[in-house]
Amino acid sequence: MEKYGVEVQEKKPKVKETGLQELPGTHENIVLRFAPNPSGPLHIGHSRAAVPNAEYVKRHNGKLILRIEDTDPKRVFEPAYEMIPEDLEWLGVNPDEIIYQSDRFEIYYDYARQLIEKGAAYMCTCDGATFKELKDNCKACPCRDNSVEENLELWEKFDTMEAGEAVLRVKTDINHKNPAIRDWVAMRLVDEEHPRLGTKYRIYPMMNFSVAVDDHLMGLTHVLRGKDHLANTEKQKYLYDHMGWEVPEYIHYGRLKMEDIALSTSKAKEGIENGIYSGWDDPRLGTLRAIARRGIQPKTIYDLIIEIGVKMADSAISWKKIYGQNRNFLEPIANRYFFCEDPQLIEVAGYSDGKMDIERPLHADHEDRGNRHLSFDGKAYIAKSDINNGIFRLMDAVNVMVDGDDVTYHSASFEEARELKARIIQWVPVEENVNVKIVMDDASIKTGLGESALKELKVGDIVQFERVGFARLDEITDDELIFYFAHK
RNA sequence: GCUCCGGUGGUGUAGUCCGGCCAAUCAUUUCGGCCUUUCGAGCCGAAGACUCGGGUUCGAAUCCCGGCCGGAGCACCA
Repeated sequence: MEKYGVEVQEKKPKVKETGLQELPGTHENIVLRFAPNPSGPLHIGHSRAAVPNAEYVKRHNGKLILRIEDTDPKRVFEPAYEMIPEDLEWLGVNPDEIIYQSDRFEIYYDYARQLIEKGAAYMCTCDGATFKELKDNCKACPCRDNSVEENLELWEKFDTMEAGEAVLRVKTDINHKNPAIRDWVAMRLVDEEHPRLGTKYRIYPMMNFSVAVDDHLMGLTHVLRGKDHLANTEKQKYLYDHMGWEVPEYIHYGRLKMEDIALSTSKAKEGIENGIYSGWDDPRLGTLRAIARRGIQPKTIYDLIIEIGVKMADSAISWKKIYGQNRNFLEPIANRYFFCEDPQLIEVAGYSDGKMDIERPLHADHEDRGNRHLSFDGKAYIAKSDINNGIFRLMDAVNVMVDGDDVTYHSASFEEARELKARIIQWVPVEENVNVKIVMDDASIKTGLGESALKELKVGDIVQFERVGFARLDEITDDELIFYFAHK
């Protein structure tokens, strides 16, 4: 086209690395945050919030703040302070800074006072039901007309009141069409011991207040949050207006539904206390630590969340998708071994070739990893479910004919097995083997024998038991290896 | 009930802003085939979707209106 002197106009660039949409607003010096409530370890649902924040920060070289929102002592589970950073590290999310809202009460008090002085907030001594009745009918409560002086006076006395006697409200629009937005609560009294603060404070900020103050003070350029916060965003904007602050970009994403596991943190906690679950990493739970224990790779989760992106539509994650993606990561790293569930001893009648020494590669595509050694001398263990009438090949050893309880020698060569379309099954030597347990994803346990080469594994290694599936070595005891099952 | 938000194959996405290059992308899934050795891995191939009805337009997944379906919020929780 150039020779005609025509400028070829490129279509709008369609370079998109992943499903993550480009961040609106500035890309310079962005500051994002992940702000969990420390009520337990991180759940797969938390990754929906943590991962996009981390990814944007990575792409734009910004700053990521981990802000622990522990302003409701009833909902703080103390070990979560430790667990959350651990879980994030596993996920590959590395905050630049950790902030605890419980360290910042004096700051919140300061801004609360400023709001009162501006006439933008008032002390409300109505009881909840009365206020709701008025609010639902677009009526201001009498306290709304208190003078600044009166409010200040009440604010000073706040600490001496009974819990429930008064709250601090932020003025919005009493005629707002959504009743939820009208004059929301900023501060309330709480008589509950806080794990980090003890009983030092009684005046507690509400989430909407502390979040808005912190987002501003920490210089957040963008706030990513679930669409369940849509109304909260609107509430918080009133606070920004009162204070004359610049509003960050808000991005709301849809709900993440997880197939099968609908377990909330509180349900999980209850189950653990009742002994239904073995702990926060019980394979039935959707916590990141449970997923990790099963050998699901952090990158599987990370990539999946990026793919889902930050759009408003809800999405449902299926285990099939997770397993399928994870298999792609595990396949090259997992070495192959034989495992026989519910092992049955078979003696091959008519076998007379003496002891066979067999070598099999640890991974067919990676010969450099070396071989495992198995020996066969006419006896072996095979999985109970593999005992069916017909001709079978004990993988890499011999072909046998099974008829009821009788197992007889048929032939030796693989070619013959192929010709006969004999099914190839795994087996374990009688002399050399190891007890293996596999904890399945429903917490049931498969018990059996594995080949002795498994003894060289370390905790954390992920293997594939041929025709069984991928599993992660979780524990080595005196007489057995305990694996956690990942997937087929 | 009120307020708000969504709806592309079984699932997750791309495309929607700025209508034509979309008989719609990629992944997973399912099915089939292949493989001197996993009938459950791997490799190859195939299948499968624009919620519905109107409207605007030469032309609609894309814009407008309505229906249907789904979700969220309506706390002195976060």
